Amino acid sequence: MAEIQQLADDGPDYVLEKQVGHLLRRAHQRHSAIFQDQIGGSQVTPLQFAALIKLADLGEVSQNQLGRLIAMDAATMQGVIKRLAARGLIHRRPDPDDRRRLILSLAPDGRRLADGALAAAAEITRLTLSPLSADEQRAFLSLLERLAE
Amino acid sequence: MAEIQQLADDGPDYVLEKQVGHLLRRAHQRHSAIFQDQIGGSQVTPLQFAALIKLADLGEVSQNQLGRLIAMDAATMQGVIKRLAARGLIHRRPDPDDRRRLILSLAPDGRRLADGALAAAAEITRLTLSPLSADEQRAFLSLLERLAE
DNA sequence: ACGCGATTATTCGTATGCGAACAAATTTAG
DNA sequence: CTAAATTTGTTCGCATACGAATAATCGCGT
Repeated sequence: MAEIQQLADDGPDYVLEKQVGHLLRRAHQRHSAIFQDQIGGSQVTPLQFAALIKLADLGEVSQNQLGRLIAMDAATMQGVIKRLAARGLIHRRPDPDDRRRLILSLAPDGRRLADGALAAAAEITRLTLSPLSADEQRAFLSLLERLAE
Repeated sequence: MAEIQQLADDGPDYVLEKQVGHLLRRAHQRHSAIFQDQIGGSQVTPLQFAALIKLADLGEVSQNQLGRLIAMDAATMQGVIKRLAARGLIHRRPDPDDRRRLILSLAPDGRRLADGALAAAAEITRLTLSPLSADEQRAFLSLLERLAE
């Protein structure tokens, strides 16, 4: 009896809203929106921010090296670096020891921007994780880290 | 002496690799790569797949309605739908009751493609979550769901 | 020394992703 | 009932993303 009802109107067994891929995309979407809200004014995107922060930490690296460190495709890197250099936030100079490489470094404006954005970073993380309790946040980050290759 | 070393070379207190945003991006990146590996041959992207599956479930919806259901911007929707329609995977017809709306529905080729992709979906999910145990997978999905708005 | 494979950066093409501005149509408020 | 607000779809501009192809260079083995 109940079985017949269920067979007749079961709905799809594949529920998009429960799929990891969809949820990862939405969570990332939500984080980007929060980032935009908090940092948007200073005109820097999440990827550009990552590049600036990493550069501030390392001092000098080649373009591809930096790309690997922030998990960015060489082709994508091209565009990101070009835009940052066009705005005078980073410097590019050829590596004398390896003429294939471009050595990147932070320009003063880039350092200022990175410092400013860094101040907002804690709040961005806080807001992103705010639906979870402190314990849940730790658990989530630990699991997520293992899914991020 | 070791202490002096540590004080002198402390590293940044902001570690990019531990940030939710970065981890979400990398996890999503990894999932996309797995999707590409498993479904790539049938020429459909994660977003296109989501649109097809939702359409298969609902039968007919307007473009913006479908967009809201799969968390896709109206502007982005435009491009996705245009490409699906150009390949003959979906049909578009004006809504007689509301002349602003475009009613979308699955074409036979679209249904075939959706069915094929659906078969691979379980494996994609399995591979994406494979670094975690069954218990961890359940916990992760439950937490992730709450971070996806 | 030389030659061949790997690495680096670039370019092209395609596909999201979204803010902003718009025109047409619909709904709602006064 | 009409003017204002909202909704729908479109277009533009900018910014990821990444596979594939290419040219220049490097490094390693023989």
